[in-house]
Amino acid sequence: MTDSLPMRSDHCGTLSVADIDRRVAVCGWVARRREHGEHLAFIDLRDHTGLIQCVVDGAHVLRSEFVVRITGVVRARPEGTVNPNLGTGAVELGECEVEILNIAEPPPFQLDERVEVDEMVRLAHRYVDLRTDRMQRNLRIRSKVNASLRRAMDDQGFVEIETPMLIASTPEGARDFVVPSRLTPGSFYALPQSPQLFKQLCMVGGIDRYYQIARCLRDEDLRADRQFEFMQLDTEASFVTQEEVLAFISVAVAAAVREVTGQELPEVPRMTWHEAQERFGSDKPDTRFGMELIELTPVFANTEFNAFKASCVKGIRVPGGAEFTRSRLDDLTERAKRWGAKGLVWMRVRAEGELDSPVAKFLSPEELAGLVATTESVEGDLILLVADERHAVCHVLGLLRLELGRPPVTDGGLQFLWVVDFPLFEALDDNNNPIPAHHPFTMPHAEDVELLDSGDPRDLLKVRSQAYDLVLNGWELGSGSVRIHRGDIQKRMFSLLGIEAEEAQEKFGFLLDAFRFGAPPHAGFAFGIDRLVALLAGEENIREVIAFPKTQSGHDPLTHAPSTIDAAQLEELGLRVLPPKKD
RNA sequence: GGUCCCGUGGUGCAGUUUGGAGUGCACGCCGGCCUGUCAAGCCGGAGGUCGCGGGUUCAAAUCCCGUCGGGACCGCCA
Repeated sequence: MTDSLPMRSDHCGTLSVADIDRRVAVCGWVARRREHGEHLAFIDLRDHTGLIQCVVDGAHVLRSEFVVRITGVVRARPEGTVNPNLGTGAVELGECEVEILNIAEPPPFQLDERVEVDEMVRLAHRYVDLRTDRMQRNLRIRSKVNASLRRAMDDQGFVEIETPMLIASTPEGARDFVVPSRLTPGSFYALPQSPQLFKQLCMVGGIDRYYQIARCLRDEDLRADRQFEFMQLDTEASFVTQEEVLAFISVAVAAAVREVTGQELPEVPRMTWHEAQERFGSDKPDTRFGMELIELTPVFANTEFNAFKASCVKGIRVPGGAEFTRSRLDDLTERAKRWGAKGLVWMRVRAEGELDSPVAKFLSPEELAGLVATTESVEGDLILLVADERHAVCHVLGLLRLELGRPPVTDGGLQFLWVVDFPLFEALDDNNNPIPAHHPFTMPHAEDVELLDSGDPRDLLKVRSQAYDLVLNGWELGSGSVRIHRGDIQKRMFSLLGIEAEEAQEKFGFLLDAFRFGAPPHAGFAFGIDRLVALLAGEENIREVIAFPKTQSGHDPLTHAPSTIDAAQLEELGLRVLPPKKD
């Protein structure tokens, strides 16, 4: 550095005609070089802002991904050489002096976006992968989302509080990650699945409005939308109702959407859990497309067809699906069976409402006509029908609907949805004890409280809770509830769940104790930031918006975690490792 | 725990159905030529345990069995 400029005076992607005649210093990586003999070469220099073409006198010593500092004068490109595909395409850097700050081996894969490189290769060299436009863009979107969420919560009077990462394990919910205690051998901390209990303690502590961008950990199988560790905007507020929670979360989400897209989020529509199940066969409906579940039970109420003598018959209409080949239909039938259906009935709609189906001959003319009328089918459609218990029918058709109709992640815009009035219990176990749909601190709906004492276990399944989910394009972004803040209701709940007082005290004693010392009414919500960012970035997979994610089997190809630890570490922790299982 | 898909020079693919010499394409890499390119161009070159192991066969990238790795989904994720 022999010139008077700083190491870097400008960023590559920001130079424009406004900078013409300025002498600048830019730093970055060699993205591409184009040599034209001994005395002319073009270097595309890249930093996080973009590319700038540098005209240099011979580039034979420069290679891809070398780290260089180039000083030069910004000038307009000669006529006819402007590149409209490049942000800085109207200018270039001339009279260049090149300083090699570091050499680099050829990258293990190509950094341009023309080919989709195998994700293992990318993850094994994530530090190179992060240089791509895609990862730069995604991580910067993520940073903006975090900042806008913080601002939105601060502006609404929320206090950011950090809760511990090393906590007591509770047996409920997901599988815990555990950490052995050195000072208390044989004892373990758990890493938090969420700050749930601590944020409720904050409410007892008079914090009034709490939030945290919190890391949560769950040792469950990974998916496109699930990693072991993930980030949530976690919130809780005192002296509020469900309405106020939906409102302040909507403000935060709208702030993130505005920050990334520049668009104002319209008011988020609502749907009851029951309606979501009936119309979409899911508690997280993807409302970007139709193909809704159609109620057909009345059409087949008096049917002679054995397969339709069920408590529920529903169908979906697949526009244009009459073209499906027999093998495609067989494949769908197989899938439906794997998802729990007894079978799948398909009908191709021909001209004038005639139905082409192996089972058409078992149905009466009235039933066939009713089917066409109710589904509003037209020639060329395919009707898929499932008959079974209501829950199974909705579940299978909901999955079929997604399989056949779900648009690509970048299509259909951002369709947010509040799903409200979740049931308090999702089913009864073998002892007729209800299984909670949410956690056991969820407040039942005020109008349904009397059902808790009816004595009929089936009535329990009708009890709605003050629990609500936020859904975006068919992904569950997050969920929340109004909590039980009174000891007497909480005891009643534990008793319904078949949890003895002693057991409750052992598992949640500190929370129950706290509730004896003046717990305010409170409610909260938490939603997954990885999922929100992925959908805002147009990514199918949250790994694309996480700097250093893990593979589906929980491995990190970069650091090779998880790894063994040496005998001395085990000894110190009082641990012994069993030999691997040989099935 | 289960179902399905994928694995071929550094990268992305084709080749596998119907077995016949590691065959092909594009990018990248190395060398040469080239004074306005921008996915530069032209010429030349190097680079392979066809994931791994076993089987069938005169012969296996190709067929069979097993296994490892990756991915999508069901279960699971209060």
